[in-house]
Amino acid sequence: MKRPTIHDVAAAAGVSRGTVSRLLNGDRYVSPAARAAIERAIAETGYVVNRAARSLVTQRTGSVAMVLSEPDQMLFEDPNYSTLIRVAIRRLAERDISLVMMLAGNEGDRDRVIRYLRGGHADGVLLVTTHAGDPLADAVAAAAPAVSCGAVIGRENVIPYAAADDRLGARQMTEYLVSRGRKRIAMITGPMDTPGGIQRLEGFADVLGRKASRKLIAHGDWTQASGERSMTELLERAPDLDAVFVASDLMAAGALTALRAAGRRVPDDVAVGGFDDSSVATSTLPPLTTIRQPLAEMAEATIDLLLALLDGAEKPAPVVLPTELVIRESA
Amino acid sequence: MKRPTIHDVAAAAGVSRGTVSRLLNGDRYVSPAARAAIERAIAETGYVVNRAARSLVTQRTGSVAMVLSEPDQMLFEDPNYSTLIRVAIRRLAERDISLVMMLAGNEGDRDRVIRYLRGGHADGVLLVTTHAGDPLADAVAAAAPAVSCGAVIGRENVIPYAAADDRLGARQMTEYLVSRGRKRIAMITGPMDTPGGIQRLEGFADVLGRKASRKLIAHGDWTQASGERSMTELLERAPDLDAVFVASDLMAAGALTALRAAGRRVPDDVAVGGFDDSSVATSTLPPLTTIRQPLAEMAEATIDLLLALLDGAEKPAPVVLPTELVIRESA
DNA sequence: CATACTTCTGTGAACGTGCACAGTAGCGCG
DNA sequence: CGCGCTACTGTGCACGTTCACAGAAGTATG
Repeated sequence: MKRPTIHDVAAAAGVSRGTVSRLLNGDRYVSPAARAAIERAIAETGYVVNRAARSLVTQRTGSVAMVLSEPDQMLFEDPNYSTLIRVAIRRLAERDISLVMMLAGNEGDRDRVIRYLRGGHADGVLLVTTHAGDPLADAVAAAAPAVSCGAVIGRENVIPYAAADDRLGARQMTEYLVSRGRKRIAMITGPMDTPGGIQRLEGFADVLGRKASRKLIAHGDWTQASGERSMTELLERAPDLDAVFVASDLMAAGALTALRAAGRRVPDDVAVGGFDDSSVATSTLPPLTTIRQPLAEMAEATIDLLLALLDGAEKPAPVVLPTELVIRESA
Repeated sequence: MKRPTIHDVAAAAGVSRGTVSRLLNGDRYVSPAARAAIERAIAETGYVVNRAARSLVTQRTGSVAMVLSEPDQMLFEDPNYSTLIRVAIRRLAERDISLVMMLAGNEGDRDRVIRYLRGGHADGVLLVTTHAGDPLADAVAAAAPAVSCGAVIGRENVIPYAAADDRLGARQMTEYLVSRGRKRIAMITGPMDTPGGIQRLEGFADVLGRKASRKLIAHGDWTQASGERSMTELLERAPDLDAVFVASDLMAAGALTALRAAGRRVPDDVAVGGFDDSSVATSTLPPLTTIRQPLAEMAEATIDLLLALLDGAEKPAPVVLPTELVIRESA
């Protein structure tokens, strides 16, 4: 009933441990005869390598930690993360690397994560954080090879990342609104300590220049409620606005509610542009014209960076991927 | 630069490995003096136990695998899973157990998972599957202690689970619709090979009895599109229906679209009841009256079951938790 | 034929723990 | 004083693997 070891396989195949080990690790120098015998023995015994024993000698664990540094709540709601998790599991599994999940929402969690990494329990880290000045970033980067999906503000040169071109996306949407003849275009941004918050506003300003007055800009926090609140605020400040670019679909859904409450028709009176092309974009009324982020490609690119790092790459360059305008009915 | 070992700590504290090991594992019989010296030595050296070495001798890994057995796509969309993942990480971390994620969508993945478990690489399994007759269930249960969040159809006695009382929830909603004076109540179910598909229909039939005719029942697949399609179909079959109970909020959102297209007002002409109380429930127009599942409690209960199993419990009893009616505007 | 080189194989030593066991010191008790 | 008991400590071994090394067998080269 005991689990078979490499000894058992060696015995069954009539060779020594060393030879079996060489086959397992893809070394050259295993004769065809030995190879066949070992493979049969493995199949017969149902042998599976003991990773603990292997780790002990190789000093590698064959696992990567995904560190989620966010206030618990809003995490995961974002389809962004779902895609990343899925892609990460799949791609890493191909290399026989397992993904272990860690939360780093509070002080205690952070310590645990750092200890875990310092203890060498993971070969690399997939950092998921959006907030600027996250105290975790430096500690993590010091403890293990780390990458991030989305830039870590202020640590762009420390932690390689793959991200969507937020600024480009914001320009695409703003240009589209302008091209549809809108004259008074407002914006609801994300939190200004996140890349999406900062860069989407930059793109907006790129296009509108002087016309992007303070009066036409409100700041949300990615939640639907904040979108509604910000929209109401904007309508008070600038009742004559005829379009609004909202930095996320979820906030845009909130904005739609506020516009409806104010009796404005969308898109007739006010055109609404979202961002993300998340699932809410199709369930709002009217469906949102928005900016699609290449989530899957971003996730793939992030994993590529991580694998490169594990293979010994020094400083892989960040990857920035283009966004795409998706036209529906809200603008 | 080498990572400190238990030897280094022992040397620094002036005791032997054994004593340090005892302290680490919470054994009795460590003198206060030794305890203090060791704790200081650990802090000074920054020692972290080597889990690989520990695993090798204890035959335990200190990790649990979350096995996701679903066609990739729809997975994670469900906030259900988000909550489960979050709770699992947090609760397991308290016991210093790490969560490793595995996908088992296709044949190859399944094999990998089974091999992984057979190899003893995880102490337990958190199985996430909804489809009846999942070939994975038995293999997993045979390879490691396993629990499931939501019943595994046909394996209720093999794999302990925690779930919401779907049947109760369906009764609550149906009774509510009846109490509001609705006479011709239709239903859009989930796939009939999932617990939610089966039991929510049962609850519906519990209340309506004979009135739950085949003509008033359509089957969806949890997607928004299927909700829309099913609603259109029902309107053709029974144009006089005045209420519809939809087995998930997402499908209900689709149903709303179909009703709008058909010119029916909600809730005036047709009352709509959803299920899940997911995030879409508040972003539809009108917001959905729905059934809240106690997601967090379900997740907690699932982890409790798993921990009990890890502690040697034989056959913990399934846990079924009550649902709650949430009244908004659609009914 | 000696030598060098290539291909392949077996062996001992380490990796860092936990655990069983043996052993020590102190103390109360008859 | 001898004995047993409690509280504590140190030591050798095993866990299953990889890796460096030594060496064997076969083949080409001088």
